[in-house]
Amino acid sequence: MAQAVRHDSMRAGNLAVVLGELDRSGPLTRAALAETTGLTKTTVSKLVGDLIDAGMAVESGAVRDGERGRPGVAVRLSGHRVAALGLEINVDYLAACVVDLSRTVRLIRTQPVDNRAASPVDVIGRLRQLATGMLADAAAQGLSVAGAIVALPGPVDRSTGAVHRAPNLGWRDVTVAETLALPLPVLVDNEANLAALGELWFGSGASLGDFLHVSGEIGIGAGLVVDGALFRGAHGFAGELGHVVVSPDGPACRCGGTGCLERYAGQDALLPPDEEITELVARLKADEPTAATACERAGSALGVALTTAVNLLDPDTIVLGGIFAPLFPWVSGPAEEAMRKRLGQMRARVPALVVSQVGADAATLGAAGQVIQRIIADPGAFLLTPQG
Amino acid sequence: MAQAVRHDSMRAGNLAVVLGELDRSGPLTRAALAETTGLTKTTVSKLVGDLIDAGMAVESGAVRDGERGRPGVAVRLSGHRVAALGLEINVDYLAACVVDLSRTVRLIRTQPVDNRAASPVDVIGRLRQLATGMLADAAAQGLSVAGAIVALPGPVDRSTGAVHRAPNLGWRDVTVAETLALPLPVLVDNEANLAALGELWFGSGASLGDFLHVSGEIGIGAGLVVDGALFRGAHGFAGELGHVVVSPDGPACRCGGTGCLERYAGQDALLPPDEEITELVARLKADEPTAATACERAGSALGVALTTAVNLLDPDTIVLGGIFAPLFPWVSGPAEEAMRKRLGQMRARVPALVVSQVGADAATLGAAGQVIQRIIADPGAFLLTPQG
DNA sequence: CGATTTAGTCTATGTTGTGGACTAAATATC
DNA sequence: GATATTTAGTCCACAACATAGACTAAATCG
Repeated sequence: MAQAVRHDSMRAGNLAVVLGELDRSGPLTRAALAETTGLTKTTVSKLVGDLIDAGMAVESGAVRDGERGRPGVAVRLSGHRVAALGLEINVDYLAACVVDLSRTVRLIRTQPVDNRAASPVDVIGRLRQLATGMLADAAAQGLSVAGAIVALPGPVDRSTGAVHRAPNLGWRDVTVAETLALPLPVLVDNEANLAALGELWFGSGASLGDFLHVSGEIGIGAGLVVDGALFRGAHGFAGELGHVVVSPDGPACRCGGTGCLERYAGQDALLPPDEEITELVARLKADEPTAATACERAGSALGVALTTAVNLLDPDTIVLGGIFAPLFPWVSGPAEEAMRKRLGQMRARVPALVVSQVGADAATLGAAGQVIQRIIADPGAFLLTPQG
Repeated sequence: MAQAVRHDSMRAGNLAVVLGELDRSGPLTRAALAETTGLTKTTVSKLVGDLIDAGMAVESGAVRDGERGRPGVAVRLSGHRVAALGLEINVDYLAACVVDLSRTVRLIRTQPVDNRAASPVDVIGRLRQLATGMLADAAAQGLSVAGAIVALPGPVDRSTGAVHRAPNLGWRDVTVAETLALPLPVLVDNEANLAALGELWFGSGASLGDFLHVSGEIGIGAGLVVDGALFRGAHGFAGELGHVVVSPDGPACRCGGTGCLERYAGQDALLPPDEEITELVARLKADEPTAATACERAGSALGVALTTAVNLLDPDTIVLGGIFAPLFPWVSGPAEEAMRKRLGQMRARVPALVVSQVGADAATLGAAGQVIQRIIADPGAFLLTPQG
């Protein structure tokens, strides 16, 4: 629902419009900003002045675009002061990154740990250590970190910062945000969702328009980005691609159903126990026939599930990430064929399958990027942030 | 993307907030409006005054809620001046309705015609006649009709008002809005989408929260309502439930795929050629076994498709409309069982299946309701509407 | 019947954006 | 090379809107 506009929120809103425009359309002169936003030059000048004072924008040289008239001064988003912390807890590693306002990755660190063997409190304590170190390093670079988001492998309650159930970690009802107790605002979100946003901001996302990001891990999740924002459904559980029914009479799945995509294309279906993805890729490169048929089976099951996803979600492009990124050359063909056969007649264009550009850090980067997104969407709230 | 707020759009925005609040939360005093919107009493009084002058709101008696203090004057949305026209072109009928700002149905008329036998121009001409009559009757009631939306059975281009392909009508690239040439703004939209909105505003929708509305006809479409708005996907083709893959090796479908839901639960799969729905219902009520097994088969296929839809779209409730409404007692059991079996372990709550409250007029009413929605979302644009 | 409480209006005020005049700095034209 | 033209950006008087608090109105409570 729309909020009432008051005098101060009008100003905050316009700051956000200007900053958002700078974010989307790169360096712009004040005059160009005035034209695209519909505000007057006077107003834009005042707003830009405030953003520069807040360290969120800088002037960066004159613009001489060949036309006549006084050249404008380019203004662009600046990352020199404001930054965000992205964190991730996963089955076998912890990760953290610091990203500045211009979405430049300033710091990124991954720490392999077996989190299944440790208690939630120990894992979160270790993450606190990692985060605290990052915050100190960020402060040394003159960055003020405005907030953090933690990526978790399971459905989360974003309002309380708790994860209700993370089967792969063996966690139940862990209040992650509270336990982490960092000296800045901390939110949590689902890993698959954040990976989609990571692709949006740090991969090929910007050029993709609306896309569905498939993150294949032990489970298979998906995140739909429409209009630069995540589609979450009514309870935030949308995009559970792994349990889309591929064949109603297929093998039983741990979810209680039968014939779910996960049973055909999840990590456990593709890899023999204790084999790593890299080993499978090696076998595929060596043209080993059993590996190839396994991928083909997974690919065509994925194609069936994606056909259904396209019918229901209508994405423009489909990005394959997680384990499907290294397997892309072997999986995408059968998947694309299934989709073309089933969708070709109904749609003018079958969504293209592309490979993720981000890799394992997608969720961590997406977490930091989401904080940045919130700052850009409401810079007024951060204008007075103490300079860390 | 957020728009810049200027002085006039601030006012327009606040008018919309007040009117929207009146729409959602029934009659309210100015004081209550001030509290919920966060605006001051002064501002609310001025805005309410403008709305009353525009004929969009009225005072309706004192509110004496037992507490002490001066009683407030209830203000509520008024339908006495502003209204909208909903139109529908379907395979075997035309329909039109006039709905006023308070979403009261003022006029509704259905005209059975075989539109497959006629040319698009003839069909649209006939619709123009129907619409013109409705507009005259509305004017006689003192209503000013602000705009119209036409519901069409196929994917539409909402920006041009054209329908690209309506297979059930045999239409290709018909510029409906332009050809209709009514003396007011005309938009077009997809029938399944509008039916979902019809359920939202004229059925049980208001109490449902987020829901997926399934409209079973010859094809099977679905519309997802999240947060009071339709989810449309990247190109506006989201919700094609009919071509969700139920069984990858199933019978061939006219879409080119195999095992689509439509082949198990579409009208052609449920009814012998030339049988009407009412006849099938009669046979079901007479406990005819072949009819019962047909519905059971359709129901469990629907359950599989809905399981997938729940995994991807995460609705709160599922509303069965179209032919599934009269068949609800025979279809919902098997569908619900399939969903419970497949979703029960993963989700705290399996979405409830409920029957549509609107019936055949859902899309027509949804079309008019959508116009009303646009007026409420931006009353400023309609304040100067000539009083028809 | 007076005190209290709540609704709504009125008036002076403050914040914000506006519009046009103005200065600055480039290219185009002669 | 001087002048006209064009565009960028700032300045200033002004207008639009919401605000805060005083004020009036109309009820209940004691």
